[in-house]
Amino acid sequence: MPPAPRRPTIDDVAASAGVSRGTVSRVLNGGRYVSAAASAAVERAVLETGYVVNSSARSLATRRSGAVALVLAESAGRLFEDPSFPVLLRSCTQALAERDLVLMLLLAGSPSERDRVLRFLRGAHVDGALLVGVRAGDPLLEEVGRSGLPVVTSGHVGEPGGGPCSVAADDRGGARAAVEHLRSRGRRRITTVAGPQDTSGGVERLAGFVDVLGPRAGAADVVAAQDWTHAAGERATTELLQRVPDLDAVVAGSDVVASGVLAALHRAGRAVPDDVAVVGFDDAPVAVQLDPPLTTVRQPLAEVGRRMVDLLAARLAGEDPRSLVLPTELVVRAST
Amino acid sequence: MPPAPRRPTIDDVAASAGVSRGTVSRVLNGGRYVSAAASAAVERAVLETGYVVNSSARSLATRRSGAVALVLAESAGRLFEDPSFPVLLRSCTQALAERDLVLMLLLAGSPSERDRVLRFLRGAHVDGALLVGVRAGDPLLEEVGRSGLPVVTSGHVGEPGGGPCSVAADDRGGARAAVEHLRSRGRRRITTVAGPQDTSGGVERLAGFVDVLGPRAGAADVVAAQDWTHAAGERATTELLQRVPDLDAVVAGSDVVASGVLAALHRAGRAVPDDVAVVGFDDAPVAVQLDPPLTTVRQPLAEVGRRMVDLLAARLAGEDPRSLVLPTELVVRAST
DNA sequence: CGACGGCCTGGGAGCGCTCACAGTAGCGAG
DNA sequence: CTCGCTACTGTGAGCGCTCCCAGGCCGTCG
Repeated sequence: MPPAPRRPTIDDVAASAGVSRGTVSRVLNGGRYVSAAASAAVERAVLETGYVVNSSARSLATRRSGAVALVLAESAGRLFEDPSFPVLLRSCTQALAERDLVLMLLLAGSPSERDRVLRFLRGAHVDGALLVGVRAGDPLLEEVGRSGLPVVTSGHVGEPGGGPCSVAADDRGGARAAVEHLRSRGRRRITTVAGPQDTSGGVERLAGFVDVLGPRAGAADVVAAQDWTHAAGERATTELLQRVPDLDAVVAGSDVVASGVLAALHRAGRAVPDDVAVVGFDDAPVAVQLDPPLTTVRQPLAEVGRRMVDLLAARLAGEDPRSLVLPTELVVRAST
Repeated sequence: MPPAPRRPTIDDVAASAGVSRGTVSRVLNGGRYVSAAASAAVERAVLETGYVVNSSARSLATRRSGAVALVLAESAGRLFEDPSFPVLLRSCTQALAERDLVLMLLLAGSPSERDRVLRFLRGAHVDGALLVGVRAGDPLLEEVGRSGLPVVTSGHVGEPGGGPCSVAADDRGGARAAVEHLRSRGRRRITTVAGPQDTSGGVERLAGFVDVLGPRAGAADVVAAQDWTHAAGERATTELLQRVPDLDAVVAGSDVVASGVLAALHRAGRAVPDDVAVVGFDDAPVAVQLDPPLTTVRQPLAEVGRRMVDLLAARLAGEDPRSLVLPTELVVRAST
């Protein structure tokens, strides 16, 4: 192997361009106070030498890394099975790329992972953090906050006004819309297979359900799925059917849960939507593929990601933006 | 705001522990040649000052970043819709974390994204790269290679032996097993809705199909889906049914495609498996949720991710490991 | 004609760390 | 008693960049 051709440094470029290090740096960083001649010479030298700035050196000098952490607080399994997650991940990554930031993915499910993440965040690896899957009151929230890093979370955390900066979809309002839609369709015995109650989405959507039907609904008509999965939805529905044999509508905690609801209803010989109407949540790809295609509450997931990045960028710029709640939208299909 | 309490540096720790910078550094890095007393004093001082090493400074000095890029070469949409992707992403992230490496996610779908990625890889941000979704002959492959960075790819790229280090599942063998299974079940008119032919998986799986049925199969019995989606599978199946009305088996390019195949067959009034047997590919979560539950070829996706990291770690350690092909496994369910 | 201010440039001083090297102490062997 | 060896410690010299300041050059104004 040849003796590892040393990567060109800024001094090599300076020498090749016949200017000083300082001038090269100025050109590289949007150069104010640089003559056209010097600028051109540097551009040429950069091309000629194949120079690329060394990010570590730059970070050390500027105390900026150009990277942002995406911290996944929920247990890894749960988040990675959720069809929403890829959408969020993608929109965050793209929005960051547009700002010339890069995304570092960190898992913070287990306690040991959380320790690692915390240490990592304190190590000046990243300029800020995006938190996904934290629940209100999660100690991670405070611990990350104590690192002094700008943070933006997704979902509903803390009371409005206080707490960290966050972006959420209007889960509660969406659930209300779903129930009202079912009522307007003449449904009388409306039930719900809610999402897991240790997630902010699960709680908020159930709250919207109760908003419309009153707390009395909590008694028999509510079953919470253990997970955001098909299997959990199916299991919960079976239980629900035993408790409320005369139900004529089910609000599912998510589309994936709804797919389990449909399966259980099918097995129980109930026709959808003739005997039972079903509403999902998310408008995941699976919604249109189900039989019948699913009425659902669309979440603007891509926009959540984009806005999270917007807010984080604002915080990096020293501003103090307000948390956001984005509207959801009922999409009516054949299941209601 | 208080005057930003300067983060403690290694010198602060040294002063607090009453030793020199060098000794602190030695303790921090697994310290050979450090007395127990000094070691203890440093540990204490680290705790007391709340010191965390500054990664930029360390990277600058060591020329190691502790980060690895995960480059997504396929157009972002395609990859993010694929249920396999989260599994791969998760296993890579976890495996990297176990080695104290962190994952940076980079999108390289569009040409401009590719440029950004290449510049990034040359900028000493990362110690190595994992490439996902590249096709054989993709120029990105060579360009990344030219950056001099250790690289491991997923899927089949280049000829065995040559080319970059890669980890792939035995797509071709799996497809052969699927066809032979259908034959052993007495199916006579076996067709395929292959995956998109501009992906390595799509090509390999079709090749396995042809291996068993002979090149003659290429004529009428093969339709390639435009994408790895439900909709594309449905469309392709409709076309296939027109061309081969008497088909009695379909090998789908993936489970998601198979879900489209099932939908189209259902709509055409064909019973599964009585009239037509269907085999999927991947053993994605959706496979068991379909009606009927899908016979499929399981891909050891989590292991692919883990092995990719293993190989990359080996390359980082200066070794030159061989590419890997992991076995696939037929999972028989009710659709055949 | 000198003072002044706007452009532009060069170079020193860090950023916080690791690494190589020089140097000290302690101890057994010769 | 000296030598040499091992165990440990401190220090200087970077790693490659940005920031800041001093200074040169020019044109303009009093």
